[in-house]
Amino acid sequence: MGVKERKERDKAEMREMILQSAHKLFIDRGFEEVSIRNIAEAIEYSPATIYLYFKDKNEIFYALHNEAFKRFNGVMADLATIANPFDRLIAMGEKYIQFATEHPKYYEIMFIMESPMDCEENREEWEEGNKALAGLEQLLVGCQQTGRFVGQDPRVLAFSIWSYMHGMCSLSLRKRLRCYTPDEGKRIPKESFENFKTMLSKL
Amino acid sequence: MGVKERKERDKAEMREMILQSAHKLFIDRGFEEVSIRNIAEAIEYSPATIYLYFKDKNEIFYALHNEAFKRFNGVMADLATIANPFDRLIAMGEKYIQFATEHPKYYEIMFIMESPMDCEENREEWEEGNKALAGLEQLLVGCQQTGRFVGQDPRVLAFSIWSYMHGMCSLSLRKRLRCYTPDEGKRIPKESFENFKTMLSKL
DNA sequence: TACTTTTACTAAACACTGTTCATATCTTTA
DNA sequence: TAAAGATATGAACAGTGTTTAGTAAAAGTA
Repeated sequence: MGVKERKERDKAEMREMILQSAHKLFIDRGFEEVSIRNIAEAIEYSPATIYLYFKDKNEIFYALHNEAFKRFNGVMADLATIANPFDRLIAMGEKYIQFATEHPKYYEIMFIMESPMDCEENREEWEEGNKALAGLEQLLVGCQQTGRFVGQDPRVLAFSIWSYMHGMCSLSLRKRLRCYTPDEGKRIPKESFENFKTMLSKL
Repeated sequence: MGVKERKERDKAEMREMILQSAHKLFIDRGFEEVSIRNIAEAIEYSPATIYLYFKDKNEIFYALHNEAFKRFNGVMADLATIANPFDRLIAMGEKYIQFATEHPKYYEIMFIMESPMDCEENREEWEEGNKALAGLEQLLVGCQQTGRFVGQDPRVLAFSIWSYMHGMCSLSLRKRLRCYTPDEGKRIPKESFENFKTMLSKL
């Protein structure tokens, strides 16, 4: 009796439909600006129905947050073609900035917003987030095998790099670069990143 | 006729009262968790009254955000007693982390939250925020006069340092260090910061 | 003092929000 | 076909930021 199987398929499909609508709305409106009623209206169901598939709003946005990480990891995986580990590291930095600028809403759920992290599922593990970090750490080990970053703890170095990159991106996204003129606001981060790269090459 | 003067004084006092209540509530509840009705109740006035003194909720929290920066700048000013500019820079870094950890709600309105920056007043200038950054830039110029950071643009270096420090603090505050075990979550940032200091000393 | 104007305040409403629950319908099993 | 189970929803709850129409007190003027 394939009834159970079909029901499960239906349930998964419905979840997918909710997620897709939420995703669409979220991308061009942001988290706080998308209500359960908005999502319900988009899928032509009652708001209460959504609670049959998701525990609460946070759970929906935790799912989207995971989805965003998959895209992020996908973009980073594309750089695997770059053979030299250090070149790949630099390219990753550039891609990171590009991702944050081109997909600000993704970046926000991934690294800035509080909500998705308050989700039950996530108390222990941070699936896709871990993958991203592990990828960077792995790459740094690769760099060490070519004689770079000798004597450095790759995990610590990964955190340092992540912190710097995230600092730049989040200050920019959260409009904290208004202390600079528009010109400076472009020049200074650019030069800072250039300096960061040469600094890494000397490390 | 001192009537006008007294009225202005009263108006200022009322603003102060609202701000103080909002501040108190905000510190132990956070931004989204404090409602206009909460503030109104605390000062024993109707919610509508608050709108006679502040344009909207954002304006209240922009004022608080400015207040937070004053405290921040105060803490940093205390370090003026350290004569050597480089030692002062290091001490500032330590104080920065301390401030973020001890006053997370302040740190959030200052550097993470979107809301206070969406305020009218703030479109052009970011008064207290600018002061903080200018202080750091000034200090770096001081460092250069003792032979450090030669050939570096102090504004660019200030941004690099700020980015790294903010990255660390905001990732921690926004619970993105769950990918680490509790032990690692303490060890790795600590070691990262140590490395950062020695790196600066070699720059 | 008496009358008018200005100011300070608020009750009530508007249009929302996330979430819950009793009720109803539709599907599967016995 | 009847009972059982899954699925969907209208309506409500308790809140949100904000606006408006109306009131009462204070200030200005005759």
